[in-house]
Amino acid sequence: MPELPEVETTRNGIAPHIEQQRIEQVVVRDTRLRWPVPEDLAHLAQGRTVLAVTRRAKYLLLALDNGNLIIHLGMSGSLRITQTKQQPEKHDHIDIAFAGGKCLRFRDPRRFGCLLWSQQNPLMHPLLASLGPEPLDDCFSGEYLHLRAQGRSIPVKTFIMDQHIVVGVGNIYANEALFLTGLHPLVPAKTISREHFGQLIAAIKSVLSRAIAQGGTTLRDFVNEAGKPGYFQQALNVYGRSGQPCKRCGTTIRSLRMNQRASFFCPLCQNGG
DNA sequence: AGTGCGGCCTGTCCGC
DNA sequence: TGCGGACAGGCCGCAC
Repeated sequence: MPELPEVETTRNGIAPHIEQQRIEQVVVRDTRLRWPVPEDLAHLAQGRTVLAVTRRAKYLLLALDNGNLIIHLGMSGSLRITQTKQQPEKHDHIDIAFAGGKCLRFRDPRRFGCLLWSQQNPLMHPLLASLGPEPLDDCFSGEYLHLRAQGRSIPVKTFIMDQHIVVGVGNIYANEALFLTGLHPLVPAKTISREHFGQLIAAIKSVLSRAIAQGGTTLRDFVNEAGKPGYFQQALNVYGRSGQPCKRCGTTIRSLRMNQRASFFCPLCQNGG
């Protein structure tokens, strides 16, 4: 399930293959993603050149010389660099074929992802315009989180997964960051001190950076541009480890459900706020 | 305005 | 061996 490290891994992988390359053909086999793929996508993109591949939150942004593609990988999406002549497989919904035979191939079995066109600055697109700061930016600080948490009674885990507060922190890394900080996931956001938020910020930056360095986390779906999995799952302390001993103190890791999502924590290491 | 939840999807796993 | 149901969850959009 692609979170920020997996999207960044994908960006790092595809950029050198497609930047400054000319799009020869676009093939859309299934338009039924989270939002319909634009009907005129081929007309818009064919013959154009990819100028740059950037990332904002979990969105990949392909700047063409006449507009922008906005891509979200959803839950099960992946982008791979293949040869155009290579036979597409089930769930390979979109091909962007380049001069020279390389192809950017979008696969998404569950179709929670999207591919949209933005004529103007994609950062102004309604989906992106009101997003919170990037977690690895310097402006994302304990002071900022503390300010935003004033009057918020929601659990801290829900708080840091809110894309309007900070982007890119999904379920896996929220669980891991809270473990590293010693915060129970249900602690109300407004009760956490600025100092404790400072530690939480450091944990978020640390876990995201290390996950990027490891090529992301692969639980079932995620593969990089070459079809290879990430390795950070080996470093997970709590996610998916319900019933297993805490790597720090040996206490049995427990889980609970909040907002229809699994939360994992060590009852001893994460004893409150 | 803040909060919580339904819905979108398919593959995998589990119990019968 | 087949089948139904639970589960996985990012995130919009809606209801309260």
